[in-house]
Amino acid sequence: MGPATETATVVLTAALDLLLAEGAAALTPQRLHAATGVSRSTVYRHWPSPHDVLASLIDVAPLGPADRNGELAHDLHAEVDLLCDRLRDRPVAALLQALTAAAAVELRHRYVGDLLAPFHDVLRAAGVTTAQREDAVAVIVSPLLVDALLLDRPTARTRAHRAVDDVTARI
Amino acid sequence: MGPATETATVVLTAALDLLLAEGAAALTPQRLHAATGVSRSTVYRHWPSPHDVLASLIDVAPLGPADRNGELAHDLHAEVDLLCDRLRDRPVAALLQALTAAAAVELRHRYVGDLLAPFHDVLRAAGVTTAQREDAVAVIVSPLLVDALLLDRPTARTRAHRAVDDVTARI
DNA sequence: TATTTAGCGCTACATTCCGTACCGGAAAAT
DNA sequence: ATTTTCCGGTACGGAATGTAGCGCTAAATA
Repeated sequence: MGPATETATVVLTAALDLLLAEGAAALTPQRLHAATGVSRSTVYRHWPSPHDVLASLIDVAPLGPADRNGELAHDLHAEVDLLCDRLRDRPVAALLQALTAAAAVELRHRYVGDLLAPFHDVLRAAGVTTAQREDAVAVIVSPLLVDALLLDRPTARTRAHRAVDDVTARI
Repeated sequence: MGPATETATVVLTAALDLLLAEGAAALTPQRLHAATGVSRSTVYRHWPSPHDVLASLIDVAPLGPADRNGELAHDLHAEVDLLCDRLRDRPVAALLQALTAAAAVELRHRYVGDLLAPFHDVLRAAGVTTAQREDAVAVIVSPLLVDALLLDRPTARTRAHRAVDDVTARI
């Protein structure tokens, strides 16, 4: 699903720069053309709508799971660390912010789902019930997302680790 | 700080409709003119940049505190209920989503701060230390915000109330 | 009552971007 | 050798932008 040709990668890296510097509104064919020298026609051919650019940006950096060893507490801590690293990396936070536009509902749900999936996996593998899983993921992950998206401050890593301890102690 | 004249209220109510229906990108002078009949020049006079429209929308519906009685648990529960009601009300959720564009950092911080302020007030009045306050607010409020703006699902009211119980028991 | 001021509508203008279509060349695959 | 794929260039009508200027009306002021 990655970029098939060379020009696609050129445009997408420029798109990421634009996204970081000026937000999703800057991801326009004209701007991408001006930033890369790639012809405007070509930009349209690859991404007929600005929506498609965001979709491609998501595909470029897929989200794999962390290193796990099967123990619930360890695996949750590992996932927390990985998520914090990703959110500290501006691209992931910027993508989340960009997807928080009313227009991009489907993409947003997909991306957020991918971010949360590892936590659900770990908890499910530990035999935690669905309801408890929802609560646990909400308590652990939500503050991290709010920090990154709304408050633009470094994610509260230690707080999230405390939340993991609380959750595992309760189960 | 509200609208000084009649036409301002007309435009702002139309702006809110547009925001709900199509997102912040629809808050353009042309659209506001087409939706209200108010002259395009007038729209520019009132709000030279789209940014200013969002700022006015925030001012129109200020956020007051809930009914409190001085008891920590009661007041927190009251604030949770009020916040859930506001997030269920589409305008507040839509405004939050709109402000989560990279361009509107200052406005976003102000608005989120206003949303969180009542919780901080209640906890501070109860003599909770700053560090504990941050944790408490994060645990209680973050899941509500994530539900409203990333997952587009009704806010998990009962979960938030459980979080309040946990927090108050711990203090 | 006369006069200033504030607010709004209308028109015009240059500029920019949009989305689409079409053509031609170069390079790679067949 | 020939087809296919990918890209750049140009052109086009349409729409929105941001700015400027003019005139009207109603309200505040003298």
